[in-house]
Amino acid sequence: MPASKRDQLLATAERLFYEQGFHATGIDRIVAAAGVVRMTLYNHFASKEALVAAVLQARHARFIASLEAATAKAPPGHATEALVDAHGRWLELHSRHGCIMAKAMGEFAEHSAELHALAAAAKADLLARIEAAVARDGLDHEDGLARRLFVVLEGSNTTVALLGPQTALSDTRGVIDALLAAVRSRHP
Amino acid sequence: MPASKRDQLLATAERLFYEQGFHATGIDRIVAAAGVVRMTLYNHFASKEALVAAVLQARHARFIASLEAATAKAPPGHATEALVDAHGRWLELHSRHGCIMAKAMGEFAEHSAELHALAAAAKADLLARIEAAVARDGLDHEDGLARRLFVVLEGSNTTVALLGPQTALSDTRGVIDALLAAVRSRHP
DNA sequence: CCTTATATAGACCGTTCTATCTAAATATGA
DNA sequence: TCATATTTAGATAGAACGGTCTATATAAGG
Repeated sequence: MPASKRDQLLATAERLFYEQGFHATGIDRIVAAAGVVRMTLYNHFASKEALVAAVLQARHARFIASLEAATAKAPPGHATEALVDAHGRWLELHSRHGCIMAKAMGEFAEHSAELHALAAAAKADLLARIEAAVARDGLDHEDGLARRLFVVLEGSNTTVALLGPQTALSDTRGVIDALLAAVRSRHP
Repeated sequence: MPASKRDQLLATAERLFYEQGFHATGIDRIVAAAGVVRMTLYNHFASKEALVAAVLQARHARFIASLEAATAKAPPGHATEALVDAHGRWLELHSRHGCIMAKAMGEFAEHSAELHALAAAAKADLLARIEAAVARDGLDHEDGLARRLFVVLEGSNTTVALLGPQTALSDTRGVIDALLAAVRSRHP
């Protein structure tokens, strides 16, 4: 079956928002690219802001699902590495031009408290997943390790857009390895 | 002497662009906030795009100057650490809501090749300064160290906006220390 | 003093923006 | 078949957008 108009709109809006920015992408361009008329959009979403919120939520749900799938099947003691690898794969496949949540925070910080909070919550959720993986691996004796991993993954995200996935992910892996090696040498 | 109208415009535009985003900040709001009339802006800048370019260049020049000042007076072998510290001070003082260059890349990627290139060049310049500091400290035998430091500083930038400067800079320092310690243990 | 540059005030242009409305067409399902 | 949603087409609203124009005023420097 063909995708519903609503799904077409979500997918098209996500692509345009991500590539062109939120404020720079008008309703008319979205509906035209989705092959739909403007009233169809307003039939499914109350406003542009509601559409942005739906786009961010859908994308975050997919992102988290791909992380969870990877850590769930990781061998004991390797959840953290599995999460880092899954994060890298996501960047390579779906986030080669920077993080859509970071973009949303930048554009809506003083413009929509709801959207800014939504994007910030997505980032907080990622940090929570890192903390869970670290705890699963029994590494949570190391205070702040999850936050340090978070800093690196955030840097990885923006660096992919600058140096390409090959270089960025390899460098990211180098930093992560140094972090984990330091922890393991302190708690052998 | 009071700041020139041009400088008022640059400072006001930088603040508004940084806080509200580029596309979301209109010419009228800039001139109103700067206490100036619209034609004064167009007398000094050919277009909004030219104004954005001038803002980015001026900000980058200030950023680089503060890094250079710190590394120049660093004791031998400590240029890298001095650069990292100076970077952290910049974030704390002037970049608490994310990186303006990252925002510009996100908003202009498919909208202005010139502005996108300008912001990307600023990022490349930062990487070059890191490479220079690493070389000055005689650490450039470690392949990719500068790029790894770059990844961490990029992550630091976005994390400051999420967790606050105190936590973010402390975590950043933790990652940097692990990286440098690993290098020094391999080349004592 | 007089010239030249800079700034002001404000009208104006065409375009785009988000959002709403109505009326006709098209599916969908009972 | 008939009733109910959904989608389409297109007009319309009011505001904001970037940018230009003219005419007036205000400094600053020779």
